[in-house]
Formats: sequence, structure tokens, C-alpha cells
Amino acid sequence: MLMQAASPLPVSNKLLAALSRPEYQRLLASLEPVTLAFGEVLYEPGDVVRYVYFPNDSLISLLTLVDPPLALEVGMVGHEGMVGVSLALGVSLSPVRALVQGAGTAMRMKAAPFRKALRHSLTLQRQVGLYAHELMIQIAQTAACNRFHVVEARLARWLLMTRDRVGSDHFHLTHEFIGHMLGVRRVGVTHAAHAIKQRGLIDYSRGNIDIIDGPGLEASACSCYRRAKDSYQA
Amino acid sequence: MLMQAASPLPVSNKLLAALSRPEYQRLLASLEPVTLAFGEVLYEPGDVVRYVYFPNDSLISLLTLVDPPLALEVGMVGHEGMVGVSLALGVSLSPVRALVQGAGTAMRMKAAPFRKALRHSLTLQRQVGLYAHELMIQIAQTAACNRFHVVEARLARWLLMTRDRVGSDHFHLTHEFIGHMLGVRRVGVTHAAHAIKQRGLIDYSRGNIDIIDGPGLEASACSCYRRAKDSYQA
DNA sequence: ATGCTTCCGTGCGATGGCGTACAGACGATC
DNA sequence: GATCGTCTGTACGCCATCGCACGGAAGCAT
Repeated sequence: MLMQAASPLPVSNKLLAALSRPEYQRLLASLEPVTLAFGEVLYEPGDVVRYVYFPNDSLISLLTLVDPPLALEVGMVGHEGMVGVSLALGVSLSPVRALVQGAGTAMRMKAAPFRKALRHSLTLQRQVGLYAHELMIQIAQTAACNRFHVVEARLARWLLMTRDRVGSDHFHLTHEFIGHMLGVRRVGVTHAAHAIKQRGLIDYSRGNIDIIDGPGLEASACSCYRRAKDSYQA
Repeated sequence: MLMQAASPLPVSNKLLAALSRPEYQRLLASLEPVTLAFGEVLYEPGDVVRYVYFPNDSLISLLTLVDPPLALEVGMVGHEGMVGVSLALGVSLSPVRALVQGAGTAMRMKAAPFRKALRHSLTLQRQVGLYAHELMIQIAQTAACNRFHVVEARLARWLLMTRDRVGSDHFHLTHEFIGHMLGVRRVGVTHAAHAIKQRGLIDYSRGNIDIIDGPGLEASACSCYRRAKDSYQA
């Protein structure tokens, strides 16, 4: 497992990884590695989608805005997906806010070459289509989850989804931030988190979150997590 | 505005209507008119999508199932769209239950010819892509709406959306049914509906619903309605 | 007319989450 | 090592919705 010469940037994005060698080579010319900082907004609703992003180890939240200050996370994109699917569906304006929730790297590509690439690579077309479908399911699932499940279960689910995408049991996020994602008050998160902490499933302090007992946390999460995970891994 | 000889079935589906004459002619061979009865289930989650449907005056609800008895409407499809977008994205299994909420007619097409048609008609490809995007927004909006708005506002929104799709101020739906769509108890619907009725915005009895004061109802609905409508009409 | 079924109205206690407000606790900074 | 800003804990009253349960009313059928 020793990498002799580390590649300049490890491209672990699954959509890109699914491409054949020559297809990938052709794309490479228009792909540009970028590092994304926490809190960065890739686009706001209504913005022209100038770039699409293929996250490697970064994590991006997709938020719908409601009565504008209010927002709700409807999707989470890690290395299994991409940001900017709208483009592939023929729309050049973003319907959501795309917010960097986990700092890291991604490959990005301007809109025009992306569209062109789509026309020329059936594999890419197929992958993006599948991912768009995936995302749709995720959004629908979120809708139902928000309607039926209590904060504690939703929080557990959310933490697990985050873990799966950043690939680590440790990450930095405050209750305040999580509250915005889940569409609940900070205090609501504090309560739920506290309860989960008591049971020894997680630990945290000043934004540093550790998942101690993954399986236990899964048990606390709503069924939505397993459903989402199954398709996530497929 | 006198139709001399009524066409055998008025095809008012917008996706089909957007096709050029020759494109439409080519499709016609595989298109089959069907009438859909209230309560009919076109598919359950996990079912193979055998047909896609292009509603004319029928209305179909898309539901996500949660802890299986529980369901929640995430999308509503009328003559502005189609049922079975998944196919266009390369997935042959339905992620949702598709339930006929308003009886009427639709054109349907088997999966295989639909896929073939997609490959051959850029216009169809484009239209379906746009609609998939539309649907995604609708689902996201629903998610946020369910999270932030009270039943009364959601009910108002839902009635208006139904009206827009059936193209009439009158339709037949019980509180019980609406409750299932909105993910609330029947009693919750009764309360909200009663309040709206008191204000003279709607009337109803034994499932027969009339919208009396459309604009007034819009004022009672959450902002989600206007947002959805704007894109619906585009 | 009588009865049955479907649909709607109402009541009541329980509860999860909201808004707000304030206090403690940990880290960084100087 | 005192200060300040950020993050987390706790408290209190309020309200929307829940679950359950039962009464009434409108239509359908015999």
C-alpha cells in the first residue's frame, strides 16, 4: 500500500473514478483541483452555475431557502457525487445554496466543458444521471424524515451521514451550525446531542465531535439512515 | 373556439406538446391513451417502471414511504410533467409510490420505447431533463415547507396546487386522504379546513371541495405556493 | 322510513419543539 | 493569568400537533 510518488492530488471522487482511462484523460484538461474552505458558498439560489464540483474529501451541503433567513439542508454531497447537477438537466441556474460544510479538496470544471463532456461521454452521462436520481431520493427522504422523526433521531442520522462522507469519526461542527442544517434551534441540537452523549455514543466539546459508538448511534438514528446508506454505497 | 370534430383524446400534456410535429408523430406509435381511476397505484417503491405516464387531466401523487405505513407526498404530477422520470436518469426501479389522486386520462408508453425515444429526440431529452429538475425543486420545497409551516398554510398551498393541476376549482377528496398526503392526522386537516372555510375561502362537504376565493386562499398559503407556481408556469 | 357507512366536528391530556434569556465553561489572545 | 469571545447547558412559558375517542350529520341502500 506504499505510494511511491504521491499524485499531486488524490482524486477519490466516485463519479470521476467510474470513467474509463481515456475518458478521464480527456476530461483532465478541463478539470481543476481546488481546495474548499469551511463556510464557503459555491452558489446561492438563482446564481448562474459557473462551475461544477466533484468533491474528494470535502463535503458540501445543499440548502433550500424558505422565507429567506430560514434554510434547510436537503442534500449532502461528498465524494460519491457532484455539485451542479442542474446543469446536466439543462438548467443553468442553481436552485439551492451550496455551502461547504467540510473543508477539503474537489475537482472543478467550468460549465461549458462539462456540458460538452456530457455529450461526448456516455459513461459520464450515465453516472451523472444515476447521481441525480440518487440525490432526488435523498431529498425526498429528508422531506419525510423532517416530517416524522424527532430531533434526536434526525441528529443521529445526520452525524452518521456526515461521518460516511468525510470518512472519519471526528469532525468540527457547532450545535449552532447543525441547527441550521436540521432546521431546528441551537438549543434543540444541544438537548439531543446531550442525550446521545450521555449514552456514550458520541463525545464533543466546542465543536469537536467524536463518534464513539457507531453502531449504537445507528440504533438511535431513524430508519432513514440505513435506507440512505444502502443506496449511498451502491 | 368550436371544435368541429373532437380529437379522440385531447392530449394536453405539456411535455408532449413541446415536441415538434414529426417528433410527436414518431412517438405516437408507442403512445397509448389510458384512463386512470382514483386510488390506482401506478407503482410502489422498488417496482420496475414498466410504463411512463404523461398525464392530461389526471393528477398523480408521488409518495415516499417511511416506516412503511407512514407515507408523505413529495411531488404532484399533472399535465405539466410525467411519471417515471427515474427511467430517464437511467434507473429502472421506482423510488416512490405513484398514486392517482385525480382520475382522468394520460398517455402512457412502455419503458423500452421511451428510452429509445429519448436517445433519438433531443427535444424530448431536454424537456424531460427540465422536468426532472422541476420535480427536484418541488421535492426540496416540500421538505422545507413541511419543516417550517403550519398545517393550515400547507393545506392552503396543497389545495391550490391541486387546483392548478386539475384545472378546476372543484374536486373530490376527503380530509382523510389529504391527511395522508400532508403527513398529518385527519383531525389536523379538519381543523385547518374548518378555519379556512369559516373565512369563506373554500367550501366543502363529504369530500366535495370548492375553492371560493382563490386569491384569498393564496394569501393563506405559505410562500412556497407562489414559488412553486412561478416555476410551474414557466 | 330505517339503517349503515362514510365523512366531518369536537374535546382532552400529552408532548415535542419554539422563543427567549441567562449562566457556566472552555480556548484563544495579549 | 486576566480577558474576551465562542460554545454549551439549563430553565420557563407557549403553542402546534399528536393520539385517542366519541358524537353528529350527510348520503346510500334496502
